[in-house]
Amino acid sequence: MKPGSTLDHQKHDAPMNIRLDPTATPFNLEHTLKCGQAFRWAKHGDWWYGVVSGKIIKLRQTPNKLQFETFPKKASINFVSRYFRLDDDLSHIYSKIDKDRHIHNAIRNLRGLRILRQEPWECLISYICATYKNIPAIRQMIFHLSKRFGKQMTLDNHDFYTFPTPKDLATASLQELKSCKLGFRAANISRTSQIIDHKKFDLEALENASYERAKRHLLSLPGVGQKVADCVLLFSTGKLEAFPVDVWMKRTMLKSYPDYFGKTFAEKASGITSISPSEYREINSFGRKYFGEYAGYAQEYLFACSRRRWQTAKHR
DNA sequence: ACATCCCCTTAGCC
DNA sequence: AGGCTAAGGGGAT
Repeated sequence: MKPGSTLDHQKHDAPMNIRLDPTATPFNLEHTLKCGQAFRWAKHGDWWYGVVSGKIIKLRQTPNKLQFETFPKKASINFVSRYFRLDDDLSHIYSKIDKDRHIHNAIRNLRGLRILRQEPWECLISYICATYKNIPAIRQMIFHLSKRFGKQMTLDNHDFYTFPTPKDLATASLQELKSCKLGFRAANISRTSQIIDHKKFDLEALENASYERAKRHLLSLPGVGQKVADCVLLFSTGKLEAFPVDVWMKRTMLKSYPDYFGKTFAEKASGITSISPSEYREINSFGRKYFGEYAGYAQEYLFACSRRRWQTAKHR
């Protein structure tokens, strides 16, 4: 086929398909994008829209395929497949983490939810923003940052913005950052961006480092503590054993697994609004030991399930 | 309407 | 070591 021919052009504009066999490749786009791991996806009509690697991705799922288009540049099936971790053997992962009725129930409700492979840089900044914020507010901050510092693109009458580069945020003034409603996080975003921009920290190297080494390294960045480090490791560098613990997870874990924690520790499961460093260590190491090498998947299913219960309870 | 609490926490202080 | 506290501002009640 000659480049530039009519057929070639049509092929370029046609949506691409990834075949999904529900038994061999369980996948649920809705669960994956709504569970709270990524903050920049929105549904317009039947389609989900997001920006990854400077491209708008538009996609929807039918019973046995994932249909997508990307703009302005065409992306490969491999690119989408990698982002959604379609190579993860979910059935195998389920068999490894399905240890009791709590996680069993979460898997039953959220079958097909996949951990994403987000870009480390965007994921890092997103979770520094996430410190002590609720999910709608996090989405707001990231939207403001992208609108202020990213490049605008338009598709189907919706505006999108690329995520700012390390240089964009490293050279922004504190005032400009604060105008994105970052609050006290602005200083951490600024310092961390400068470290990344000046090549004092190699985010790409995390992928090939062990969980422990990668985590220790991440903890050296301003605004990155235990929780943020575990989220970056799980959601962007493929460390599936990472087990982030936030207030939701603390409540969920103490409620579902009280026998594994000290009595006084477990008694005050409700009304929890904070986590001490020792509590983080205790819940995190329990989760990692109990669920094993795919503890991160267990975490995300329990997290999403408990949030979903709360969401539905709220509306009655 | 309006106050108050909460939020996928971190870092600095003691 | 580990407990206490402050830190935007929007969402939820």
